[in-house]
This record gives sequence, C-alpha cells and structure tokens, in this order.
Amino acid sequence: MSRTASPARRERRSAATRRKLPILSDVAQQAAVSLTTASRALDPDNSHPVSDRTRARVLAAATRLAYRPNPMARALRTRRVPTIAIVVHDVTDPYFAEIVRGATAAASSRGFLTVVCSSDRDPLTELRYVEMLSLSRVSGVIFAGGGLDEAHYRRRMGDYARSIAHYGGAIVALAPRSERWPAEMPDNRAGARLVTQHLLALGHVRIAMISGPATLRTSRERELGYLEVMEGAGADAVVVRADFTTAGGAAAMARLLADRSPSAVFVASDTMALGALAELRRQGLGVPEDVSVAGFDDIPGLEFIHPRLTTVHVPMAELGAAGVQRLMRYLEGDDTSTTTRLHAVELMVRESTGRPRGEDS
Amino acid sequence: MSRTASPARRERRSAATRRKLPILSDVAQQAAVSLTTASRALDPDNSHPVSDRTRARVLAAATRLAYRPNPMARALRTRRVPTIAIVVHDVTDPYFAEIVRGATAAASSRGFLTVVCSSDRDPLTELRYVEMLSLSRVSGVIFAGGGLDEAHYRRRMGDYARSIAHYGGAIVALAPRSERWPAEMPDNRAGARLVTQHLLALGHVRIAMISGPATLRTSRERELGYLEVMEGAGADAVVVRADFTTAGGAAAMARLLADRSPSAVFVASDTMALGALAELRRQGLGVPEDVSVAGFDDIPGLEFIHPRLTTVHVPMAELGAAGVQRLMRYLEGDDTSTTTRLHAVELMVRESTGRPRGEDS
DNA sequence: TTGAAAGCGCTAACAC
DNA sequence: GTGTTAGCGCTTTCAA
Repeated sequence: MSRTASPARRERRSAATRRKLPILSDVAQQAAVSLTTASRALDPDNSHPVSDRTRARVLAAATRLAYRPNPMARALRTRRVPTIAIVVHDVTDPYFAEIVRGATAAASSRGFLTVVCSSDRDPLTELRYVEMLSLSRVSGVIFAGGGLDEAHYRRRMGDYARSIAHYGGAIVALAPRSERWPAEMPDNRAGARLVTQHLLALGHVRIAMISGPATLRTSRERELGYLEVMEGAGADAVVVRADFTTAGGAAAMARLLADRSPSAVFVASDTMALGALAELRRQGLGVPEDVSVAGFDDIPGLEFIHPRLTTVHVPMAELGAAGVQRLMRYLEGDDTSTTTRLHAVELMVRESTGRPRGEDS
Repeated sequence: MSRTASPARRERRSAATRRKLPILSDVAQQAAVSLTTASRALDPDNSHPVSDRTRARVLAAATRLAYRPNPMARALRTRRVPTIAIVVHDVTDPYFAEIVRGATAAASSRGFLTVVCSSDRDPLTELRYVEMLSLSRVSGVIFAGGGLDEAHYRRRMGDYARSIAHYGGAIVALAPRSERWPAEMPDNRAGARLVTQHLLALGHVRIAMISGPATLRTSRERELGYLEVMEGAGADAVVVRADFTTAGGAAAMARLLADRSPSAVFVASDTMALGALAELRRQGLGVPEDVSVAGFDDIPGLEFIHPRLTTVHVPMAELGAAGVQRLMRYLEGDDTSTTTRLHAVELMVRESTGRPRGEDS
C-alpha cells in the first residue's frame, strides 16, 4: 500500500479535478490491478475467475471512489443499452398507463430504464419511434397495443424487428398482432364470451356491441367472443365501431341509439364505455334501467364513476410485468419461443347491468 | 466512379454480410472520402467547411446505404445521449399523462427519445431514477411534479443535479421546487384565487379546501391563493389534506362532511375532485344543490363525468412542450437562466358549482 | 477544404 | 488468476 501511496494519491486528485466522475481506470489504479481485472471483478455475471483478495481490493476501491460504470461505453461493446421501450397507442388512456406502470416497476427492479413511446394512434409515428429504438440499440421493445395488417406497415415493422433481433434485442407483444413475436396477452375472446353470456342470462336479447377499429385484432377477438355467444343463443348481433377513445364511444352510442334500440350494450373497452355512459346520461336514459352497459379492461378509477361499471377485469399491471419478464428471459436465452401466453380475465358484475325493461316488474 | 467500382462493390457486399447495419466508414468508403470528411458532411451543425461536391457525394452514399449513425458511439464522444427524461409522480394520473404527451411530442419532433420515470409518489424511487438518469448521461431531465424539502432528499438530489450539470445536461421543473432550476409552471396561486372568488361570488361562505400534501409546494401555492381571498372576504378558511389521488380526495371529503358542513369545496386537483364527487354521491348529496365542488387542472376526460366539473384549466400538454423547449434552449446555451416562467390558467365554470342552498329559492 | 490520428470508457480475445 | 492488446463507431484536435 505504502509503495503505491504517492502515485495513487496524485491520481486520485487528478481524477477528481479532471473529470469529476471516476472511470474504470481510476478504480484499477487504486486497486493496483489492470483494467481487465477491475472490469471482471466488478461485473457480477462475468464467468472469468478472479481471486477473492483481488476482487475485494477492487470492490473497495470502487466503493471508495463511488465508481459507476458508464452505460454508453459498455453499450458500445455489448451492443445493447440497458433500456427497454414500451410502445403504446396513447399514454393518456388508463389502460396503457396501467400497463406502463407494471412494466416500469418490473424493469427498474432489474436495473433497466423504461422508455415510453406513445404513437397517439398514428401508425407512422409508431414506425418512426420503432426506427429510433432500433438505432438506439435498446435491449427490448414491448408493444402494448396491436399493429396494422396493412402491407407498408408490416414491411417496415418487419425491417426494424429484424434489425433489433440482429443486434440481440428482444420484442414482446401484449396484444394480438400479425407478427410472430413472443406474446403475453389477455384472453379477449373468453372475456367477451363472459360478458355476453352475462347479458343474455339477465334476459337481454337486443344486445349490441361497440367494438374498436376493424384493423385491430383486439377488436376482432372481442367481437368473436360476442358473436359466438350471440349465435349460440340465436340472437341477432349488431356491431358498431369506434376508435377506443371516450369520444368515439359516445359517438357510437349515439348512433346505436338512433338506429336500433338495444336493451344492452357490450363496449369493447372501458375507456369507450365511459363515453357511452356519458351519452346515455345526456339523452336522459337510465343505466341499467333503460340500457345495460358492460365494458372491458377494468381500468383504474372505475370505482369513482356512477353507475359502477360491469366489466371484464384484465390484469394490466401484471401484463406489463409479464412482458418485461418475458423480455428478460429472451435476452438471457432462457426462452426464445414465440408462443402466446394468455392471461386469465374475470367478469366483474357491478351496477351498470341489470334485467331489461320488460322483465323488471 | 469506374475506377473505384470494384472495391466499392466488394465493400458494399462485405458491409451487408458482416454487420448488416452500415457504419460511417462504409459511407466514407463509398464516397471515397475520409472518415472525418464523411462525419463533417453528415453533421448539419458542424461549422467546418466541406465543399458542396464532396457533401453531395457523401450524402448520396449515405442515402444509398441507408446509413444511420450509432447514437451510442456518438454519445460516447459528445458525452450526452439524445434522450430526455420526464420524472412524474404517477403516469396513471391524467394530469401527468397529459404533460408526458405534450413533452413526448415536442421531444420526438427534435429527434429526442423520451424516458418516462414514474416514482409512484415514492421519493426514494424518484432518487433511484434520477441517479440512473445521471449515469446514463441523458441530455435533460424534466421534473413534472414537485420535490421534497427534506434534507436527505435535497442533498442527494443536489448531488445528481450537479453531476448532470457537470456533463452538460439540463434540468427543468414544471412544478414549484426548492431547487433553483429553470422552471415552467402553472400560475397556481392565481388559479386558486379565481376559484375561490367564483365560489364567494356565488354566495358561499363556508368554503372548505381539500389540498395536497403539505410537503408539496404546489399544494401550498394553491392554498395561498385560497387563503388570501378567504381572508380578504373575512370568511373562515378550512383546509384538509389528501395525497392528490382520487381515493384520497374521497376520504378527505368524507372527513369534511363529518366535521364541518361546507356549502362549497375547492379541491386542489381534478383527480382528487373526482373522488370527492364520488363520496358526495355515495352519501346522497347533490352537486351543486347541496354542495358545490370545484377542481383544478382541467384534466382530459372531464367532459364525460357528471356533473361537469368547474375547474381551473392548466395547459398541461403546453407545459410539457414548454419544458422540452426550455431544455433545448438550455442545451444550446441560448437560455441558461433559472427563472420561473408562469403559464396562465383559466377558470372554467361548469355545472358542479352553483348558489348555496339558502339562496337558490 | 481535406485527412490522419487520437481517443471517449469499456469489454473480450488472446496470451502468459 | 492476471494482464496486454484491440477495438466498438464516432468526433475532434492538429497538421497539411
């Protein structure tokens, strides 16, 4: 120790004044080992052997200097940044916000930063983001929402996905997509079946559905569950479409009310259901006295709206966390399958659904 | 051209097979210039002169190869990654979600990625995030919410802020903080004054306030506006505190109803006001017939709740965008002031406020 | 106006 | 078990 004291002290001072932040060579110098050894001693998952005494010395020096590795320099070698991205259609939508919350928590507990990219439901914006992400060499990308089946979109997305796979990045989907990616998603079809059966069991026959855009597979899966059950019951199905926004839900409900007179409406998302509820109130119709309404997702905050919405609970935060876990397993090579893991959903019967008019007397 | 055709073709092929993604040296080779020149020709804000012919050749080569610079390699030199972070208390809260939306849009239009860090209202989580960000050398950090005045928090935050400043990163606040940072924020005090005056003008005297945590300056500013006006009118002020969540707002309203019987309540955020409204409904009280309620923020989605909430409009998306712009100006050295820019707010009188009971006959 | 060379801080062959 | 030596892809002196 005393032998190297003088140069070490000089180095310490110069490191402090020159760049403020200590770098690996400062640690190596302090511990009187080579750069390589310092690197190996500091990296927990480096298999190369390092003697306990040496490791202890390096660790001590690192602690003393408050050394933190430079993520960029590391990334330049490892070819990946310790960041995962989550691509959503709209951060403002509680459904996505909740997924983001779950994913962020899971990622940060593993030392990963989370980038949230909100496309505002514009495919081109989404493509721009994904290009950016692939160039930034993020470790993984989680797609929280669905994609388009359109040719141009698919081709560009395919290019970026290939590029990401090429540098060893992972991709996970949390909604049904045409791409063959590892996926964790809610059991949309089963959920839709549950609500429709519930409505049928209450005695409704004129059950309409407000679905999302036909371009999104999530819409189609939820429709499928509805159609299956309606057909099985010999009831006529009516599907109108909106865009998964609250305003869209309100507009769709208005159309439904003008054209048909459903006694119950299954809305493919709570966000849209909120709009449907608002429109019914605006027209002076009671829920569930005049019209029963059921949603899908069970977004947070529902406990504060009136009447309390019957819906299908989707474990959003869990989905986000599962996506991160899947990503990590992929990165570690433990699970590179492209299978879809379905997460169970649950019908939450609350106040917005009841027996139809004719039967409540 | 023909002279270099053969080697160029070979290089092109090898670049394609070896690493798939073209790098700067591929472009330089194709354009038959040095690495340096290629770099200069490609960088729009590099002042070093490059002849038009050369630049054109380099640009053509870059386009042909679909070259995109590696952000990590660039960051290793420039010491900053082209990413900005936005630290929020809760992504799930529409107030923050909306700010994030505005900031993300503004950042992406400038080629910056946005990292969203949600602390879930836990100061330690927030500190962990900021440390991570400082190590990642993000270009800037935007604090959407307030901070603590507590010693440990302030010291650690100060350390990270210094470290960020040291590598040339910028920090901007969108809420009042004890730190001396550039800030863009809503005129909280003026907004609170407006609502209180509105309630007073309607004839209310027993006007209570549900505020946020005492540790947050936003709460204090909004309280101040309320207190000022109440005092000026010679009315008794009552302030109860909640935590800026919907559930907290509901609980605070329940307490208020039990202890006092206010004819009007000013709630320091719409998110809490939603809870207050739910609690009033639960207790069978009419709004505004029995109690008037006013919020703050004008979060999106309010148009679908009933009764339509009287509130103070805060330009959230604009605030997010202004934060990004301020950050950019700081990074470019155009504006390194630590002044606070106040954004005007506006009273939105809607349905949840009316004359008090005694006066409506 | 162009280019050669020296790194940014770190990791990974490849020796010893 | 430890060290030497090359780079990762880019920017930036410095020299021509």
